[in-house]
Amino acid sequence: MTERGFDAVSVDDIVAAAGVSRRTFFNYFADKESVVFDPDPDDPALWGELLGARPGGEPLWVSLREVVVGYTGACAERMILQRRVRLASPELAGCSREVADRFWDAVREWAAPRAGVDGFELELVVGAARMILHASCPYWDASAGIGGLHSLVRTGFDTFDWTRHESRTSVGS
Amino acid sequence: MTERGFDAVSVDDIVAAAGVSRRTFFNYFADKESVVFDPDPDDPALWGELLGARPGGEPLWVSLREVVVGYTGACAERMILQRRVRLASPELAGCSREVADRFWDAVREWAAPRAGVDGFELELVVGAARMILHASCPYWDASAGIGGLHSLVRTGFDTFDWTRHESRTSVGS
DNA sequence: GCTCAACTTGCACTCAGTGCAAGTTATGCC
DNA sequence: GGCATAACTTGCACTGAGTGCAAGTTGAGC
Repeated sequence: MTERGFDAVSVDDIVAAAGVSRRTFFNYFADKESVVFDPDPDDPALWGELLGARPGGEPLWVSLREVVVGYTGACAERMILQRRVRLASPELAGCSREVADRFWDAVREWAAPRAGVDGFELELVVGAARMILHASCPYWDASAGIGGLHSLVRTGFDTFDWTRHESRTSVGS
Repeated sequence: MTERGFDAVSVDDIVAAAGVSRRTFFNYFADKESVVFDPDPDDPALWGELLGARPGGEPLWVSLREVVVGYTGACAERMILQRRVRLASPELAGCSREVADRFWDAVREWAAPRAGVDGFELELVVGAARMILHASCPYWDASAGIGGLHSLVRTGFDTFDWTRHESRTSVGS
């Protein structure tokens, strides 16, 4: 797929290479996209770990930054593969959205009771974090390793610096 | 589609209702999604107008806010239709992404020479504006008109208030 | 009435994806 | 070993999206 493009590789090609039947393929993957973009089954556990590791008093914005860094660090290999496929087939741009949605749902769920922000404001903060990761990806030179992505993400978080808002919106202390 | 869901309406249904052949349908629409999500052919002109109307010295963040408000105001009818289809068929969540991409490309292109920010920072600011609109939509009660969306968008822009950054990054004055 | 271009259509085809029923394999129990 | 059962695999037939091609239709201009 990285060589020929996503469309030029049919499901028949895949099952022939894998030595299984067409039907078996669809027992395991909902569609062709899933081969590349399906989540690791123990992703949710990883997210839980990352979120659970944040210390109690940490500002939300810092937690979000560290969770994004940790997330990309742990999924680096898959991200690079997906990046290669997407580079060859730009029409797949929106493809891992669903997985990402689930990740950010988990983040929102975790953040809501901690941050004391209402629905829409929470949507905005978490949305900003997501946007920073999203904006960083095209500027990341993947061949130089995941560190480059991390520093872009940190720059992004510094640029918006939600922490200032937190002091006026947090309810805890 | 808003009643039965997107998948339950086949292209055959559409062409039967429209009184044209299947083949003719595909001469005008690249795929079934296009029926609902294709851009208006004179959208780019509208964008150009909105962007061109911004006064010279206006802070970028304010311009972006007003452009988003103007954009949603002009496309209210289509947005409401798309919202209804999406509500019935959530799997289409990422569907108008391509059109939106073109809009935000235009915004970036317009903003770059004005704002004096580099690629990544521009990506972040414009990405933030886009995220604010995106975050506002699910909280918008469409039945109450477009005004509700506008006030959510304004709240979003106030929440991040990029203007403060502008003073330290702008090159013009 | 003729010509040419634009548009429409039917047909045959490829590929994705699904439901069903039958076949195969593995497991555990007597 | 023999057997019941569940899990997995497969083939088959089908629907629906989307495309290439070649033929037919329409309409405007001369």
